[in-house]
Amino acid sequence: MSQNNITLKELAKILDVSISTISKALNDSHEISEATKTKIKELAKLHNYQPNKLAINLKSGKTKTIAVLIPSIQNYFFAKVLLGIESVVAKSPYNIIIGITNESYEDEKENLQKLSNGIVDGFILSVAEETQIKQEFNHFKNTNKPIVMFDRVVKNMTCDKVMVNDFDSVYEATVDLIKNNRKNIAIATTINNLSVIKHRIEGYKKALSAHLNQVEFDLIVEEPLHLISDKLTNILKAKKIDAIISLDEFASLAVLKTVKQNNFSIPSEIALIGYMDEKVATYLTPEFSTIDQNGVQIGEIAAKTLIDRLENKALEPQEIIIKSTINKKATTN
Amino acid sequence: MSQNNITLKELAKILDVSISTISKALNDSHEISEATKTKIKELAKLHNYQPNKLAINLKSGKTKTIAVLIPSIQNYFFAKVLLGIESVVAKSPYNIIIGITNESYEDEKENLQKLSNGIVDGFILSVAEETQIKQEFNHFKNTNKPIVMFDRVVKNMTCDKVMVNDFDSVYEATVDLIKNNRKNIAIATTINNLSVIKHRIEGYKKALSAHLNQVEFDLIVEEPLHLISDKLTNILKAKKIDAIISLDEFASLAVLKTVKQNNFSIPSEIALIGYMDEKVATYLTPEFSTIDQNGVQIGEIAAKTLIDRLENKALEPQEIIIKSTINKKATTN
DNA sequence: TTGAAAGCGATACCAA
DNA sequence: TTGGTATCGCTTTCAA
Repeated sequence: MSQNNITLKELAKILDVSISTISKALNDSHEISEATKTKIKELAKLHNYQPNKLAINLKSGKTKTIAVLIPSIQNYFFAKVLLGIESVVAKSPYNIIIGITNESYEDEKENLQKLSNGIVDGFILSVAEETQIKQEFNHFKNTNKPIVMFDRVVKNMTCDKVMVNDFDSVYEATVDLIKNNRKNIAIATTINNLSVIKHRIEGYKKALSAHLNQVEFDLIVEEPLHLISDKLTNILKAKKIDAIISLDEFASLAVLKTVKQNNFSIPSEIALIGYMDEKVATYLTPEFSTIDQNGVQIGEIAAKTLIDRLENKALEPQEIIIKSTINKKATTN
Repeated sequence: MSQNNITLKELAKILDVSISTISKALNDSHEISEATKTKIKELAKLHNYQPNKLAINLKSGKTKTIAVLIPSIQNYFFAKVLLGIESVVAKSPYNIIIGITNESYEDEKENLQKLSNGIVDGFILSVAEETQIKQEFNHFKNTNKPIVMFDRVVKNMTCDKVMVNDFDSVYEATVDLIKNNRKNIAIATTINNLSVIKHRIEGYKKALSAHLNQVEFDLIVEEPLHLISDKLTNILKAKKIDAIISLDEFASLAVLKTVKQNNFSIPSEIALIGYMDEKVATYLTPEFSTIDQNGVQIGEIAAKTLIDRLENKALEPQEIIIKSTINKKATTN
C-alpha cells in the first residue's frame, strides 16, 4: 500500500521504448502511431499509472493550486465562503489548500511565506483581525502571487477585492426599523477592530442622524462574547430600547437570549435583526430576522476572479461588491 | 509583483560561483568557508531568496502536505475537527490541503486520486455518506498514501482510525434520562445512512431494553431536516413523550423549536438532550444539554497519528476512541 | 514515427 | 573549500 507510483521511465523499460515516446503517447500526441499509443495506454492503465504532479508543476512553473486563508473556521460565514470557493474550484483543474490564520498576524504572514514558494499559484484571503489592528500589510506585497481579498480587504492595496456593502445594509436595516416606529435602536457586537464592523456602525449612525436627527450614539454595545449579555442587561434596565441590531453571529445569539431572559416580548417591545446564518436563524424561536452576507456567492465570485487572473494576467484589478440580503422574520415587523 | 522568485542558479551567476556552493552555503554546510557563507547568505537575503518547494519535494519524494477530506463544511463538528487538525499541523512542518466531498462518493474518489499523485503525503478523512451507502471502499485502498479516518470510519480497512464512542454516549444519555423517570424517550435524527448514527440508535435501544424492558421502538424519528418538525409535531400529538434525544446538530435545533412551538415546558414535561455545538447550545433558551463529540480533540489526535505514521512507518495501525462528553444544562434535570 | 537530450530548481555524491 | 554532475519525473525541441 505504501510503495510509489510507476513512472514513465519504468514503463519505457518494460516496453523497451524511450521515455519521450511514452510521454507523447499518453498525451495523445499525433507524433505517435495509433498502434504504439494503444499499447502504451493499455500498459499504463494496467499499472494504474498516474503522472507525478510535482514534476509537472516544476516543469510548468504552475501548481494549479489556490490557497484560501481564513481568519477562523468557527464561523458560519467563512464556512459558507469556503463552500462557494470550493464549488467553483471543484469544476476547475485547481485544488484548494487551506490555512487558518486564527486572526493572528504572525500566522497570516507565515502562511503567505510558506505557500508562496511554488506551492500555490495564488491566494484568496480575508485579513486577520490582528493584521487590521497593526495596519501591517507588507507580507501581502512581498508575495509574488496574485491575491483576491474578500470581506475584510486592505483599502490601499491594488489587488482583486470582493467586498460586502456593509454600510448600506445596516443603513437600510436601521431605516426599516425607524419606519416601523422604532426610535431607540441599539447596536451589539462582539468584535470592534474590523473595518467591516466599523462600516456597519457607520451605516447605523448615518441612518439615525438622517432620519431621527440623532447625533449622539450611546446605545452601541461593544463587548467580547462572555461579557455582552451582562452589559446588555444593564443597558436594557437603564434605558429605553425598542430595537437591537447585532453585527456578528454570536452577538445575535447572545442578544436574542438576553432579551428573552429580561422578559421583553419580541418584536412588540424590542425588535431584533442581525448577522447570522440563515439556517440557524430559521430554527430559533422566534425566527430571527437576518442580514445575510451571501457568503456562498462571495466565495464563488472570489474563486472565479482568481482563476480568471491566473489564466489571463492582463485584467485590471477588480473591486466587486456583493450585496447583503435582509431577511425579515419573526423578530421584526 | 508577479515575477518569480530568484533561484540558486541566478545567485550563482551573480557571485560567479557554482550552484552547489550556493546550495551548501545556504544550508550551512561545514564544507563551505565562513567568508563565502556570509557573502552568499547576504546576497540571498537581499534578493529575498526562497527555495522552490516543488523542486525540494520532487527531489525528496515528500511534500510535507496533508490532505483533509471532510464531507461537509456546514457543520460545526467538522469545523472543530479541522481546528484541531490545524492546531497540531501548524506546529509541524506540514501544510494542510482541504477537500470537501459534499457527501458524494465521486467527489471523494476524485479528491483521493487528484491528490495522491505527489501532492500530499497522506490523508485525514471522514467517509462520505454516499460512500457508506454504496459500501464501496476501493478508492481508499488504491491510494498508496497512509490514511487516518475519523468519526465515520470503514470497519474492515486496515488504517489508523480515530473513533467516537457513539454507542456508549447515547446509551449513557438514555440511562440518565431513565433514572430521572423519563419513560417515553424519543430519538430524532435528520441523517440515517451513517454508521455513527446507527451506533447511536443502538445505544438508545440497548438502554431502553436493559432498563425499561422495552423491545419495540416506535419513537424513532428519522426525517430530512425540512420534514422533521412536522413529523415530530404529529408524534407529539399522538403519543406521550417525556424526553427526546437528537442525534445531529440541526435535528437538535429543530427539536427544540418544535417542542417549544407545541407548548410543552422544558424540561418538566419534555427533557431534551442531543448533539450540538457547545457554544451555540449555551446561547439557546433554554440552554441545551449536549453530547459533545470533542471534535477539536479528535482533530488533534488524528493529525498527530498521521504525522507519526509519516515520520515512522513502522507503527501498528491505531484505533483510538475519543469519548464524548455529556454536558447537562437547562433542557434536562 | 521514434529517440536523445536539455531543462524545471533543488540536493548530494564524488572529484578536484 | 569549491565545483561538476547525476538525479527526482516529466515535457518539449530537435535529430534521426
